[in-house]
Amino acid sequence: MATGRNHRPATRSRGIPEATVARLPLYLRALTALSERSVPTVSSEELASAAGVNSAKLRKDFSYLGSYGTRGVGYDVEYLVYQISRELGLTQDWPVVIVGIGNLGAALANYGGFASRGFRVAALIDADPSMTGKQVAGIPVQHVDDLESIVHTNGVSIGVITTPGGAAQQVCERLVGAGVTSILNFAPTVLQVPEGVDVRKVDLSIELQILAFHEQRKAAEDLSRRDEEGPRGVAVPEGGRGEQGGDGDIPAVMPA
Amino acid sequence: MATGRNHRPATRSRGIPEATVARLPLYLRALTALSERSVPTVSSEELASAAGVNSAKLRKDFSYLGSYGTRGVGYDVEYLVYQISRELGLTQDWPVVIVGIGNLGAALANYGGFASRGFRVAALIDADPSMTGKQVAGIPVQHVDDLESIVHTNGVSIGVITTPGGAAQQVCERLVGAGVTSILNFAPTVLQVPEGVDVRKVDLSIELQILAFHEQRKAAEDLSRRDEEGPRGVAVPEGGRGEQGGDGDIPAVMPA
DNA sequence: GCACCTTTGTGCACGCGTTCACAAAGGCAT
DNA sequence: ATGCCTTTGTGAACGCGTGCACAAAGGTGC
Repeated sequence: MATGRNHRPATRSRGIPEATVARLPLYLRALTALSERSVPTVSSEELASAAGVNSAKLRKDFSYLGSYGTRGVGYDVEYLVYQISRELGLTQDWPVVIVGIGNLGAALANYGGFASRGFRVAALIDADPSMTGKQVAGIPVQHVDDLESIVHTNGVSIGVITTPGGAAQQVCERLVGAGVTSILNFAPTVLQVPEGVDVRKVDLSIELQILAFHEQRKAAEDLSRRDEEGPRGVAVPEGGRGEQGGDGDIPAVMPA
Repeated sequence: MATGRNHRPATRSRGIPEATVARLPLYLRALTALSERSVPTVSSEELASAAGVNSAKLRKDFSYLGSYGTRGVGYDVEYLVYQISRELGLTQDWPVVIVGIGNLGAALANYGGFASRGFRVAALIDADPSMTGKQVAGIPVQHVDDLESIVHTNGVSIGVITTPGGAAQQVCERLVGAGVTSILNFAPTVLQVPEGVDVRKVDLSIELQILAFHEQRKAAEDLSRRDEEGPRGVAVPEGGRGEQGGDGDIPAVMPA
């Protein structure tokens, strides 16, 4: 399948925008669902709706991959699944190690979505000697002393860190030293990594805090709206900190 | 931007950019660490380094909150901790429900970082009757039939969904119907929610796929570079995209 | 073959976020 | 006080991502 294998000067990099890359897995999931229902083709409008994005954005995203659609018809589901999988590098096998087999590490090891698409948990690693040898999700836990040899013999390039925050940086350095160049970090720590190593972080606490911010804003908005409509009303106790009225919210600059 | 610009309280709450809000928890964590070490003040350069961001960005972020720094000195750690906490709404208590007590749900229930900052697991909910009554992380699991009353009696406005993908949308609708307006979704599903409801998603599989993309790109680059220097190997698979600095800083989730 | 209808692919403009660079502001030494 | 040194706060430029709107392209029916 010659997919536009143009050997043009690579100077003008046909690099796919990061934002697009982040959406490709979303499209892929929606397409896989369609594929399982044996839907042959799909329009940008339908697919965009399923993926929760705007159709123009989806078409632009696909345009970075090439012209895989047929005007007047839409996209061939199977073909698109293949193209996106290939672009994301999912046609090959990615051995992954999970370091830190606590509650979260064990949950990830058991997570089905892991193996579903090219990813394979090659090893579980923990620093606790009493964990060594135990089976989690059918995989034996190995001691962190052997981290380097495990990474090396399995050809691991992607590591998942689910250790406590204090251990994360050290584990990260050992992973990188052993040859890992992509890290998915669940520990509440900002990892310092050398050039060329990709880090993505998943932080529960941060997500909740962002939600709390919006939640607070919504509450404040409701209150002030109610206040506008009926300037009367019982003073809401509010734990001592008045946050909503319109005073003391934006610091520094006090509106008259 | 001179002072005396934002005088209109109407849309004032739109003040803080979303990107800034997403970084505030990061700053807060770094500041908390400094606070525990009794560091009195910190410069934008130091704090930025600790949070893994650029110092100019940090200063601009803080400028949205107000002028809390002292020129020539830096920022007062304790004061900044308080201001950011207040801005994020962490000075109040946020009851949270977790729906779907499988491996992941249980891991989250046990996660310490939860309670650390204003968040409290008010209830665990699962659809499996055999789970009902069991204790997870010291909290009894309740049946999903009682979802609405649980949300109502606890005044829950934030829900965490850790169900299988197939159940997520339905659970989401029930949560929203019961009054939840912020949802943290771990299920591999695009949730459809009405206006006014915030959804943030955390998707393991997507994160890994994004890493795989970059990993593949790095591998292709290495190959083509080696190929340039000494074209003696086998044919390069092609697919090596252009250069693009690794960022490793894109948050794991996207705002809804 | 031709006209019509549908849907893609994209040029363009706009807005947000990032980064640079520097003037203003505060502290400190003299 | 005064001048120097440090660091903040922010105007301005830039780049990326998004969404609109439409021409081009392919299929279909007559």
